[in-house]
Amino acid sequence: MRLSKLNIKKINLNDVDTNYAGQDILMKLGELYQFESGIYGYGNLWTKLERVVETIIIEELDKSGCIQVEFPKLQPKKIWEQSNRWDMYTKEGDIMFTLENNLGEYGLAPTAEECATLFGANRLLSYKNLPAIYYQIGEKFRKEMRTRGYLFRPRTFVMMDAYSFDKTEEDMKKTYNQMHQVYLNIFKRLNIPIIPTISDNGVIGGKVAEEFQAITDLGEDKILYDETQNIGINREVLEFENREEYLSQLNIKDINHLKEYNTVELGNNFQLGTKYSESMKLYYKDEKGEDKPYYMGCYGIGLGRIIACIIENNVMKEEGKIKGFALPYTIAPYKVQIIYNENNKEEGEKLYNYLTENNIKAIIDDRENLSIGNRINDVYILGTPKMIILGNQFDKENYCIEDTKTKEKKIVKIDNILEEF
RNA sequence: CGGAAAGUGGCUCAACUUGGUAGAGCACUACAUUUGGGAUGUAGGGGUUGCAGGUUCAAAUCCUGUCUUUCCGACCA
Repeated sequence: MRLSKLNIKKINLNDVDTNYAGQDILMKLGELYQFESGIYGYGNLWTKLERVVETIIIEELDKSGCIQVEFPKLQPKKIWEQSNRWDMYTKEGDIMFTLENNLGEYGLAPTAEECATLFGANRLLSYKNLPAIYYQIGEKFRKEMRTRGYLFRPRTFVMMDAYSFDKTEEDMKKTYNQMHQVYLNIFKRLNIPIIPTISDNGVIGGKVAEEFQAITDLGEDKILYDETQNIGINREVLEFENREEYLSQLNIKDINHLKEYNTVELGNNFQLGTKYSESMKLYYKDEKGEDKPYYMGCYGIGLGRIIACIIENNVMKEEGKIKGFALPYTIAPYKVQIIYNENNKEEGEKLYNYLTENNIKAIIDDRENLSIGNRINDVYILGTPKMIILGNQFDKENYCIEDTKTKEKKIVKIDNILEEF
């Protein structure tokens, strides 16, 4: 990518919002744009990062046998009436954006249980078709009463949502546990420290559900973490009357030695049981040819929150002042930024072409009339994990690759440069 | 939805208390010098102060209404 084409704005780091520095830098660059409270446009960096995150999620889901599909964002009122959720989402809860025209009434997808159940039941006619898991990645719309923290709680956001279909409650639990493991794999690859947290009602009857809480200073929740079992407890649970019962079922005896973390919820899984199958009257045929309801589960991951979390968790400061951020190498959409001075322009272009031809995603700073120092500092603004500077110290032979975060430098010859990426 | 704060060039803010033709830094444009960790000089462009109404000879400033944004809380598949 050519920096001359990106047209980022010059920014003053002293003006940056210290609470959400990473996202505010992107706002000031013009790489994030707020249309109104909770509604954003995404620039190249965010979009490319989203593709990276998406790819990791898709790979892990596909590996475990999930099937990628896509449901409409514009959902007819009648399917929400079929599950008796229209009033719940438009009146009692007021969660769904709705629109009405001469064709009828619609809701903008806040989630997709209705779509998934209809879609699944249309083809999962027999017990022989089960289990099955469908997932999609796309924009969701919710009338959040209060937006917060830029892309941490907006009104439109990108989410992965998966829906599983099983024959029995036992099978549903197996699928649920399988997805638990898939989620752990995903967050591991994303380099995000995650705490699986059983929801308050998860253990004591009711809906079984768990949250995947990422450790971050900006978190909305406070989680006590039991490392030996790898489970978390939401602080708010401790206020409840049945806390002892809850803790004993989680096999936690002493909460005093558990470490507390600020976290933000990135994923949320639920055992739905037969709720949607029954309410929408959609069934499969069992071995005896009788109608049986599907045991379903649903699983969500917020991509926007993941990206916000990655960016904010990697903000860099120097002497208390915000310097920018540096993305982890494995998830950075652009791996290296090439900087040159006038004398080395040709060498810079050659290097850029060489890396690009070998499928290494690079940024070349081909803007005019900027000092080397300016260009180096812009590496921090864009979060590129490595940089190669072709300045006065460049001898046309030894390329110095610098790690943006650690500032470690490594000298390599052009013949060996591909091995560094 | 309850509570609080803020709206003034692209950004961050000043002027408001005590009404008198809107100012700074950064950014932007041009030229020159600079070019290894956010340079310098000179010249220049850009705002009728969120919107509407009222008071007044005169409103960014006082009054009323309204819209928007942010923060705290409640809510949160």
